[in-house]
Amino acid sequence: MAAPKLIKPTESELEILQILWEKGIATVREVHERLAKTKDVGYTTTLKLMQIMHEKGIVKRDDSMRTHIYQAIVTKEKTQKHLLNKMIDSLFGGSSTQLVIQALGDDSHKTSQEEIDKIQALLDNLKKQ
Amino acid sequence: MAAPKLIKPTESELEILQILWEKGIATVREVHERLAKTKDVGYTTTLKLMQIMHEKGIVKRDDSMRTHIYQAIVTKEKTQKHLLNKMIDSLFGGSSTQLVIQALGDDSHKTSQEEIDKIQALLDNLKKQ
DNA sequence: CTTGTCTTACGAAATTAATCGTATATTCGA
DNA sequence: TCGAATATACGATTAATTTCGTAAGACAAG
Repeated sequence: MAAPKLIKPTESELEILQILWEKGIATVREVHERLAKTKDVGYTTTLKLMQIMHEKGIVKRDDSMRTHIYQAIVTKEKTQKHLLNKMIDSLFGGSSTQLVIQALGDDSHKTSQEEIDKIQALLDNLKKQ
Repeated sequence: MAAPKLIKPTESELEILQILWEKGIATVREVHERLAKTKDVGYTTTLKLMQIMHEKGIVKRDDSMRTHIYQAIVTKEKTQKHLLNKMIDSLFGGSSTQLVIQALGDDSHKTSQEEIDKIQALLDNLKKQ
């Protein structure tokens, strides 16, 4: 049952959430097929994880049919924000700017021209306050 | 001994690394005193963790004296970059821009005027390439 | 109906992380 | 010198996470 207050998905749970966020709804089988592409894991492992996530209130499910249908309860945005904040506090001394600088200066995820424009627009907006 | 290849500090190890990064070098006692300010934990727990970090090659130590002196091997920047990349890939679909937007738009870590300027300067620089 | 396949449920093993008690050694001050 | 305080080492326990084997029920094809 569900008290989705504190969002602290484990690493494996996060992998499953990814898939659920993308698909919207999915069966265990579908999630597992996807996971199995990049990971060597058994079906019942995926099943168990999703059952645990259900107990924790991270996902909900429609079990009116034999094959249950799962859906994320926590939103991608909330989870991103939550984990980002944790990282800012624990690794960047509370300074989101430091994090931004690291992220922008990173070679392995290069930033395109239009993305830069997008961020600049956002900054201009922040400035106007 | 030490192969500091894959940096994946646990949560507790990260707390200790914070302190080591700040202090440069420190004894177990010093690290523990600091930890104990915000956390209820026993001395030997801190000791054990730092010993494990030593085995893993995350920290080095001078044990020529009775009281060993510890120092981080992995740098703060490398660790930040590594964990940031992991987060970008696992949570932001590989888009550092998405992460930046989330970080800047976050209320709990507000961005000051001069910080905005700093980021804008950085962006201008990126643009020139 | 019977058999093979797919489903969930359940429990427990395996793994990793975190905690601390106790033993032993060293140091320092009374 | 002797005892208290402090240090490391080590092992054991607990807790959280991940893994999977097995059972039992549903379903579909023959």
